[in-house]
Amino acid sequence: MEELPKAYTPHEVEDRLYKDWEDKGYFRGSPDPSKKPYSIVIPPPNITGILHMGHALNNTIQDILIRFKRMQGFQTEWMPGTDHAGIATQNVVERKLAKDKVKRQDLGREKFVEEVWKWREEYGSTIIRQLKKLGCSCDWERARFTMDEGLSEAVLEVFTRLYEKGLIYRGNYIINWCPRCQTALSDEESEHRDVEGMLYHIKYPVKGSDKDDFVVVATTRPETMLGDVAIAVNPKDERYKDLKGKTVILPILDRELKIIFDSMVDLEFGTGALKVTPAHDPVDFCLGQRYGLEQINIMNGDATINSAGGEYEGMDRFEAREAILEDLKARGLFIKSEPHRHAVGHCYRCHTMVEPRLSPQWFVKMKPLAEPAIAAVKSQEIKFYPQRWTKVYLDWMENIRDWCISRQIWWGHRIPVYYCKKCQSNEDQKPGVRGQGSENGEGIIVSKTRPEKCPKCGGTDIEQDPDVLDTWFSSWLWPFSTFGWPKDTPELKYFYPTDSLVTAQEIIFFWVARMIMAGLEFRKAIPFKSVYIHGTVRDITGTKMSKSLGNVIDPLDMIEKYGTDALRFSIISITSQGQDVFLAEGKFELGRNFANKLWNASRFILMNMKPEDCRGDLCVLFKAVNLSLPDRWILSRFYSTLGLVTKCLDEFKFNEAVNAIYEFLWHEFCDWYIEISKPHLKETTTQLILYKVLEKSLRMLHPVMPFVTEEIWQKLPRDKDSMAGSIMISRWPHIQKDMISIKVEQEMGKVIDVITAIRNIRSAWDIVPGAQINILVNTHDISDSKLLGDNSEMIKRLARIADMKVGKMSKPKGAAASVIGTLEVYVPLEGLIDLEKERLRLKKEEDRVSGAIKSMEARLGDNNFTSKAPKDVVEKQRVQLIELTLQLEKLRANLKTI
RNA sequence: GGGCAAGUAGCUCAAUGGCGGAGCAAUCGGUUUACAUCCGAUAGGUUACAGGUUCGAGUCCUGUCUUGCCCACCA
Repeated sequence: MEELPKAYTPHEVEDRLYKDWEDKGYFRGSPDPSKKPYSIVIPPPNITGILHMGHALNNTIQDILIRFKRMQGFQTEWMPGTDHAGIATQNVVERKLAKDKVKRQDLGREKFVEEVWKWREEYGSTIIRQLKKLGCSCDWERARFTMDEGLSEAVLEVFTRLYEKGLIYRGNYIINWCPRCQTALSDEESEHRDVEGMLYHIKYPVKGSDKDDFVVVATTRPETMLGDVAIAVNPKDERYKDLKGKTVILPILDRELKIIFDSMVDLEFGTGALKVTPAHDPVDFCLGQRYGLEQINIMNGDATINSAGGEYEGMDRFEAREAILEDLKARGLFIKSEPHRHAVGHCYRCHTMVEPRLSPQWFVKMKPLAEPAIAAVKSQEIKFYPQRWTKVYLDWMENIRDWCISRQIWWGHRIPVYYCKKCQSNEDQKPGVRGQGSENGEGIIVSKTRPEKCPKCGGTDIEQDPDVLDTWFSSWLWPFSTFGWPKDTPELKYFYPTDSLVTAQEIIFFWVARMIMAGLEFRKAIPFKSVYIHGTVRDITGTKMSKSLGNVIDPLDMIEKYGTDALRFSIISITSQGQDVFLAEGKFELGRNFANKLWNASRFILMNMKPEDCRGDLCVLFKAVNLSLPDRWILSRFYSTLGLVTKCLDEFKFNEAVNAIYEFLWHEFCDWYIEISKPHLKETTTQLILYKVLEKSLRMLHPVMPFVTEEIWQKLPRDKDSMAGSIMISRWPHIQKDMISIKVEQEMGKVIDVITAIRNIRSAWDIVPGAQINILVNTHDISDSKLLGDNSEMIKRLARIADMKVGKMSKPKGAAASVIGTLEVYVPLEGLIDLEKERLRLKKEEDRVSGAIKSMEARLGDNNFTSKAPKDVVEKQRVQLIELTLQLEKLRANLKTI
């Protein structure tokens, strides 16, 4: 047989095998009515993305599922693609232009968008190449991009349908505004972070009273007082009873402010008096609506003060805050400031503090969409794994708020809304700028294509809304838009609904929830059946990995250093279901060592086999030949493991699956079976079993470690024509239940215990592993005699035995002893052992056993236990007690004869 | 303020309510027919704390403490 190199070298094989798989079209999924479909859509990475550990974990899991299902005979489709990532990408390109001192405004919209496309051509597929390095078996020929033609068509279709249904509206509300990106954000895009702020107490003089009569308001954002139109107090508040019918004077601007009495005001907080700024705070906005107050917007898009701010015009919001505080102090209207910790929204893209700001935007009415999406999860039509995310999802869905979908940037799907200027002539209109239009749809034309003229007045002075849609407005359609919707394609029919969605908790609201709503609204069917939420990858101290903290472990570095399979194996192995992953570089050694172990075991088997030895049939062999205990044992262990692994993969318990394979291959197959087989290597039976178990194990491991398994598998002698051209399209091994035997596993367990006991004695008495010793085994029943007699050869080998006697016998003088259940192992070592030490060794064991007996006797003596515990538990205890008592007797006898 | 998760060996994590295990690190000993990316052995524990349920609790319940995360209009 061909000899393998001494160590597995991933780099030589990975790119070669990947290219081969791709060239042969193994990743391709096409509708095939003769097979059941299994599909996954990738969470599309941003085109600005570079592969990080989160991606590595996320995509490894998906690849495991897809490869597993492909081998199980499903027609699989893993739909890949990328997201245009509106704000993120625009920021990247703007930063690039800034290096040449160019602003996007200098280029103009059209040129700038061209620049972004160019950038995308050049860098947008970096992450795709990296996913290939990770071994992902995506159907790359179908790869989609959220801005490509088909998906853009889907966006237009959805926008117009929702508008016609009355679920999209334009409105002037308080939204989260990022002054750096200069765009509106959705509530989800504004991340709350605790900030050490200040609460400032400011006097607002009461009109017409003497100087000492004033109301003290408390605020964290004093600069917004420029937009104050009222102050509000709770009607129950005794402190402010006298204010009825009065007004106060806004300091500095000297505007007269109403006093509102509303129960919305918290008596406990601050001074109990609230300044009302309807254009810059959601609560104030609400009050403003309720009492018909004026809305004064005091800021420009970049958070500088506008003309409404009088002398502060042009100052940045924080500059203005300081200036206003100074002026208040000068006028004696400032009382105090106190530290105040509170949560403040930050832009999820650039982390700038968000400014709540009144602004006309487009919204999606979410309640009607949420209802069926809630029902689908409540009815378990869609299941979350781990289950606890169900509650998180439902809580959010049941309190859902309307979705602000317009963004004041250039990169994205332009909103398919046109304004007829003539129809809008009565409105506040500034061409091309926010502010025109109205909620009742006056002058608004929603159309997939640019209308020639206004359908209402025939006017041709028509302008498209300058805004683009939120990035997630295209990604929420991903599970069906990628398959060709709105066209009714065969792929859509066959692969939709998809099966599993694998993602991180961060995007449950952004993406998962919205996909469910979109799927039900536009396809009248759920987008996927299972949602598997995996943990976040953190560093070893538990902090989230991020570039700015410098604690990232780059998956590509790890691939370079340890190999792709090692990366995949290790990260899966240490990720228990849905829990966060704590990563340190050393963890990848686990996978690398395992790949190497497998490689060497294969190398050993191939070195020792003849090609014709692989031709037999395992089932025939199993029935026809009286196999030895280790043979029957390894087959039983293999099929038990296969059963467990299959079950775990179906239940998204990836680490359990992976650890079961590891345990089996390394500690059972290599450490015991191969070692035991070494004297029998020339025998056909042994060779066939070694070969078959290896070959099937490779298939069982392939979804997790695709490269090393393929590389070895390719080097195996072909046993039948049925062995496909690649392990990745071979069949998942069939579970032979009749080969699983608990009795066999127990018997072998006893043999292993005997060998371990002998090793233990050798180690305790410093007998060098090479030196051979004599062993006497005192057995009391025939089955034990048979068990050890038949297999003495393997014990001989593994325990370095010169001579072994089994039967009824007594202990020779000066022997070390060990008691395993009912049998005793003696190692005659007269003169070599320290008798006092041996006594201590046995005494320790005696203490352990007698302790166990005591507690067991106590339990069995307790009427409560024997009457209330299940019968089988009690019976088990009784049997154990008898065994332990026998063992104790023997231990004591041995102690006496030292 | 509400919710979720976690707290077990030095570290990272396992353990259908039935004698608390593994990997790494440590200690000792090896190189046998693949593998030093190896093999064998050893040691290491008041399961965060306090109660409760139960014949029996790391596991279930209540409370406390610590940590992490998510959500939230106390300005």
